[in-house]
Amino acid sequence: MLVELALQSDIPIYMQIRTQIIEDIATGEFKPGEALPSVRKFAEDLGINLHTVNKAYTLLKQDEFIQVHRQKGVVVHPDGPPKANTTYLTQLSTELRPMIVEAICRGVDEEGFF
Amino acid sequence: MLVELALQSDIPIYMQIRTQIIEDIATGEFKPGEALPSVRKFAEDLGINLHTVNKAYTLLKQDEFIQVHRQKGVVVHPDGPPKANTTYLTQLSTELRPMIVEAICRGVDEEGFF
Amino acid sequence: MLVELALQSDIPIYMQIRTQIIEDIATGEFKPGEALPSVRKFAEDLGINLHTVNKAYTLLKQDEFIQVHRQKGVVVHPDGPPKANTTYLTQLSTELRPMIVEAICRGVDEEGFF
Amino acid sequence: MLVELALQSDIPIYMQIRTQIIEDIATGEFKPGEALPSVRKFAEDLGINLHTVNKAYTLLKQDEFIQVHRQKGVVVHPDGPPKANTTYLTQLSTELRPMIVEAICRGVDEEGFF
DNA sequence: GTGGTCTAGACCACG
DNA sequence: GTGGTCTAGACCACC
Repeated sequence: MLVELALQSDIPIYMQIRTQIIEDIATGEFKPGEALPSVRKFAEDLGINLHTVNKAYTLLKQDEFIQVHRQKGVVVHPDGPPKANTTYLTQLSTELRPMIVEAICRGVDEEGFF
Repeated sequence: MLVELALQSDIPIYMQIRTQIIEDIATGEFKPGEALPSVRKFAEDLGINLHTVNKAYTLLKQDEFIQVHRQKGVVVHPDGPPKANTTYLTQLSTELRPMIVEAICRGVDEEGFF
Repeated sequence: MLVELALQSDIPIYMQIRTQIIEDIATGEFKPGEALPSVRKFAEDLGINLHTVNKAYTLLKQDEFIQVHRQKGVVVHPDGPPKANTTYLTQLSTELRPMIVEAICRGVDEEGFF
Repeated sequence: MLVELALQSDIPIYMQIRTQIIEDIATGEFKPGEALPSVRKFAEDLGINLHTVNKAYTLLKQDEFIQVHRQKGVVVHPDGPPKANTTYLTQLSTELRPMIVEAICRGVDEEGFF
């Protein structure tokens, strides 16, 4: 289980959790159908509040990265991660654009991005 | 002068201003040394609070995109936009990484980004 | 016997069972007087907890869709499904109303409902 | 302002709020662009917790019934209520079906629905 | 003053 | 024991 929090970051904790779980799914660390910790256990492990974990799980559930079984707990979505749709691509583009513009403006070349 | 605000956006207004001025500098809309509106006038034009413009200018000054002279007002930095340094690159990478990871995870191919 | 469960659904399993048995009665799949599986066997067939089936049967019995005989087991009510009474109609209306309102609000026309 | 809560209902309070605001929008009680009470004031008026109102607003925002301006507060979406899409219609159908089936089974005729 | 976030603690439905 | 919901109280960013 690989989730590390930067409590002092300005990025909300629930968003950090969401991001890292997506990353773990992307890298295959978490397989489709695999169980995730319960909100209570996860919160305890991370030393944070139950509701914060719950919020991250709720977001992941909305985007169909995970499934929440009310009694059995939380699992990585068995169908794998959701595919990009128009809404997502539009939003991604909107978020990415200012960062790309500033980077180009500051002279970051294409290799610098990766 | 090309700055359009989305008041209902989740992105803070001062950040939108900062972003769009950087974009105007990047596209050559604003040339090095060119004067920008005073805080007061800019705020009035946009119909927003003076402090909000001030905050955007402060950020741009910190990053050396602009210079603020007590008498002459605000000008685009005559040396052109600042070059990327390690701090900036680290931060950019930190912000970009989760977005890239999610995009790949959702099956966005490299052409999709641009 | 036609009952399929969506374990990951937000709808409680006992409610899914209740709903599908009512549907089977409505379509004539289950005839009045016909025997239903015992709680124990049904639970085993579905791979779920015995108490869950029991709860569904209890609800169906309360609404007089089925009869539970200590010896003979569970049968579809010989008089056929219960008629709507005021209590039921009131509750139905209460549940239906917000869904209808939202649907109309979103521009669903009458044909869209069926 | 017309929102009445049934605290003893099994329908979550935040859902009741969501439903009634949609109804007020549908009936024209709330016009597009009109301001809604702040989460704090609304919670106080209703005698409930701030977070419960916030949850209702979050849902309405997700479905684009309302817009949330971080500083200026909450307004009815100026473009009017969102149109039904495939996802919504599928979900509506799934929720409606068991209720319709039971109603027909109980002999409710078409006039009885309205 | 506004909404956003986090914490803490409680009760409930479900299985 | 699980997630869902509600309450209470706090701090922060924004304007």
